[in-house]
Amino acid sequence: MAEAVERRKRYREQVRDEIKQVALGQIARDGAAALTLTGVAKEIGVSGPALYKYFAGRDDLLTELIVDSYASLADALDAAGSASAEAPARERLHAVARAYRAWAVAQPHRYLLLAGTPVPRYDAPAETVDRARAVLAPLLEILAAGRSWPRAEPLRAELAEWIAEVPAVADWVRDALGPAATTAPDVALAGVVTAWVRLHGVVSIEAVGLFNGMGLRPATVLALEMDALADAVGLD
Amino acid sequence: MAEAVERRKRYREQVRDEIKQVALGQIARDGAAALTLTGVAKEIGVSGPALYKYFAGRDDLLTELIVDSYASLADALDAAGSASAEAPARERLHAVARAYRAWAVAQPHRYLLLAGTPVPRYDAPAETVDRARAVLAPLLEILAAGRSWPRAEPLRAELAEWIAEVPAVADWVRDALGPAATTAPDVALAGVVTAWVRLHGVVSIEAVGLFNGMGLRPATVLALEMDALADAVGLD
DNA sequence: ACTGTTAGTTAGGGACTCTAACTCAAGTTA
DNA sequence: TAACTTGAGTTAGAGTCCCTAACTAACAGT
Repeated sequence: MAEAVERRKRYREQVRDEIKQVALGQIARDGAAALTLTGVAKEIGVSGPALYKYFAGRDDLLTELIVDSYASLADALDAAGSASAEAPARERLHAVARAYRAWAVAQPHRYLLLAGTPVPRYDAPAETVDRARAVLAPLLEILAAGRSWPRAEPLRAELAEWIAEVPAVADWVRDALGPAATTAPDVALAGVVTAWVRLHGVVSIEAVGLFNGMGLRPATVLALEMDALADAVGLD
Repeated sequence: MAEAVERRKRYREQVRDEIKQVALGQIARDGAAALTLTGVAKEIGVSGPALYKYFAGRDDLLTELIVDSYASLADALDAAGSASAEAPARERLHAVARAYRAWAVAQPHRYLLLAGTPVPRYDAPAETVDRARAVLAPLLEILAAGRSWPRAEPLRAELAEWIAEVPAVADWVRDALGPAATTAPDVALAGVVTAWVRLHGVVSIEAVGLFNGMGLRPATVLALEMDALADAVGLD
């Protein structure tokens, strides 16, 4: 009785996973814009309309792929942050940066799904914004060990205002920093924004292949960028 | 005789321009992956196959759009560099950075055509690599006024090797720096790479819309990043 | 045996892209 | 003036593709 229903559910989940996996493969080959349920069905070896029992449509599938990817990236950074919990802040920053890059380089199309050219005719649901924010939480904790520096003053001021005006952000920062916050939220946030911009700068260039044929290792550039940031905010 | 041929040539060029303009509009709406000659023809109000007299195919059109865009961006940066030729190096760096961002923000789809997710099933011809390099020439001249700094040492070393191994790069650097080169090419190049990575970091995030809903002005972040770089390399 | 649910199929409408072959106008040359 | 050439543009057609609608098969439970 209930066992049969359970088995069905399991099978359903299994098929959904297969669909998502094949879809990712197609995205890697043909780009996210070309994703269609029928196309996935053909590759799976089943007739087109069958998949509409599993996903309402292309947008539905795409949304789930994006949400999954955010979760996966967040996990990777979280793991790096936790594993280095006892290390000096500078080393932790490097660890998280390496994890960010490693995740992106291992599956560039997935990274570009999150941070690349937006898919035309597709409106990401609002929940993805929160997911994106959650990814950066480990950085927030690490950069809370830093201080502000003169050049960052304008950015810090803007972020202070943002925190003051948007309660959701204030909550998020407070949670991520923990109760015994030694650094002001706006200062930590300024560091996070800078780190994120630099991470994305290096990683996205590598992901789209623009470093190809330039005699440099992206990891070198990334390490340099993170060290420069650590110097600026005074991480040990 | 020759006049008629001239008139035809002019008309042809005019039509090609119209095609390119409409194509850019479609790219902005539907993404580069969805670009087709037939689609452009429909919008122009002419029957599909007509356009095949002007472009061999979609890839041909796309290549020309990309080459044009590189040239346009290069012009913009060049102009900013020239206009500030007498200013201190730090101010020149800011000027070029502002020009870079302004160009990209005014037409994000065009920026993403150059530096966004690559178009699937499209192989950019080799010449685009040189075009891309040319864009950064103004930065090279400006950052030649800087020195190396300890954190950049690994990157500098890698670039020195690259310069030594690839004559084309060496030539390019020498040309851009001018004959009276006070700074070593590898040092200047390390600064350029860093500047480029940061420029792209800020600008691409803005172009894909990831800054939306974050209480900060991209220009503030960009200025901070450039100032931090100027500090590191010791620009006045 | 009967009912309800779920997975899957076939059929069909609608749209699109590009190749091939043809028309038409204009200019050139004999 | 008549024939030839060149280039722009059109229509016709083959090949794809996606998704909706309606139907069939299998299965579990009453």
